[in-house]
Amino acid sequence: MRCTPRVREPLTAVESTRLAGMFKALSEPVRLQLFSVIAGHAGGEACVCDLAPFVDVSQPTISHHLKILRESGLVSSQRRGTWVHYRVEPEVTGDLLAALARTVDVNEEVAS
Amino acid sequence: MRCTPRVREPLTAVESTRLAGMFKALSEPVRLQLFSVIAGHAGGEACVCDLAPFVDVSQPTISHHLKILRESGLVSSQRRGTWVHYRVEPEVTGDLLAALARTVDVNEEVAS
DNA sequence: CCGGTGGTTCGATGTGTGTCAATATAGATA
DNA sequence: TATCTATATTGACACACATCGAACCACCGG
Repeated sequence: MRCTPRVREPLTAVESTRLAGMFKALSEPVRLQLFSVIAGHAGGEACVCDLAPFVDVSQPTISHHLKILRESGLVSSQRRGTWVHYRVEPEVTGDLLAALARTVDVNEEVAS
Repeated sequence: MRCTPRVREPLTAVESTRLAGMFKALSEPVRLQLFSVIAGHAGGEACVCDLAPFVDVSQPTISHHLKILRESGLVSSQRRGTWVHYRVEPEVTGDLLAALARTVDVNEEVAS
């Protein structure tokens, strides 16, 4: 009962699960904003005290969201003396970007 | 108490909310897979009967996920006779891709 | 070994979400 | 109208999640 021809293999269940995990990390406004603040700092790196002014939630909540970003692999953290620095992981974010582009870019062919 | 210089303006709360809504639509493995199946069909379009074989959930659950994808703006639907066709929205998906690339690509400068 | 500051973890609470069975709607066909 | 197929909606349930205050841990300066 197939209505339209398939042009490209869809994501497998395993791939979908992995990518969806990253999208989920970015699916919360506070978290996405924290991520963009980190990415917007020199070297893609910022300490927690730099993040707090940008979001309107309590400090434990910030820490909670940072943990989720960390567990998604999109950022990593490192303690340097008193402060903890968070840094975007270029390889992982690049993977996500590439996968999304690959999934979507069939439309470019159509648009041409 | 700023530790690192800021290089680019982060997303505003409003932008974050809008983008996070789209990431949320893609943050569920079944939903992401449905999206990739739609995008992988000719013209970025597929009918529901084409999607069902790819995911292992009940028909109401598929319908539920398609509704969420539709409400996110990433896809639209159109009834043609007996079947309902879902189609990716190139402008919206392009926006999402561009926003993610813009947020992340500070790392390219670092990598160079 | 203090006291203070930066961050994290814990516990509790209200809200959101994925899933299915049952039911409903919309179009085709007879 | 009656019926069949394709999809959507509803209702219920279990589980996940965002949030906060309180308690806790790690480092630093006396």
